[in-house]
Amino acid sequence: MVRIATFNVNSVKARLPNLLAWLKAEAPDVVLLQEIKCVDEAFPALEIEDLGYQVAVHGQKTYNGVAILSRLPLEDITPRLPGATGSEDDQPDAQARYIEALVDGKIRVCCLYLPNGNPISEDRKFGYKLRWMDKLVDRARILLETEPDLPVVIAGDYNVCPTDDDVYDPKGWADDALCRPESRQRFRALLHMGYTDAIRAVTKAPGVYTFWDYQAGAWQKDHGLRIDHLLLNPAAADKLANAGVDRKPRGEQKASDHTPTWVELTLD
DNA sequence: ATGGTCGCCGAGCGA
Repeated sequence: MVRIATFNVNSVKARLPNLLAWLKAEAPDVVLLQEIKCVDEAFPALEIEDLGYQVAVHGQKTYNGVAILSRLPLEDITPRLPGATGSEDDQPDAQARYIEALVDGKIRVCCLYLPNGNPISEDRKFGYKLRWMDKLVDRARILLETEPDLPVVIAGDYNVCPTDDDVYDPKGWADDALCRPESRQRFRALLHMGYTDAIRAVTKAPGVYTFWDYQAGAWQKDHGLRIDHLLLNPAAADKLANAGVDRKPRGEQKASDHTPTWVELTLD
């Protein structure tokens, strides 16, 4: 059994005590982190390695930044979205939002932090998000075509609520970039080409959330959104044993505004 | 309630 979790930590330095406590308590085999908000050199690798994890980081100053933690060997590490360009600031790979790696030679994991996209009136925000999603769809298709028998997990903070069941107030959020049809259409493109939304494969219940804003008592009122997702290619979906959201970290002191989401695959 | 709350870093942006 291999357990893979995704967790937007909203600064790995500010969240280090919470992250270390959660790693000790849950000991997932692989953890995909988003919004580490630091350069590679500032990533607290020693503390995490002490818990038995190997670390692959794609950092950036102040904003964004992603990382993969693994108790199993990592190889084939690619700290960018393959196929995307990044020389200009408006190009999909200009920001540190993607890293992928092969775990123990048997699972490819892709860790992403998709652009938020608000406000939808600004092309440098919403247009950037949609172009970034187009590049992700391209990459997802290439992975299906080139290694269909290798389990692949594409997970992270998608900044997309796939349906109104994933939003506490669908009418209030209808014109937000997280809920717009253009964002949802691109998310569905991933499902239509053969990827499985792991949470939706184990429950059809509405109101499963992974993010609660810091403002206005959103956590206390359960005013949440489901925007952190684990998508499985058919080879991985065949091995799906369970999936869920771990709400406990969101209730701790100094919590991130996101909480971990996980999947278990029956692989040796 | 024309704000609210965090984290970046030391003003205002991003979420």
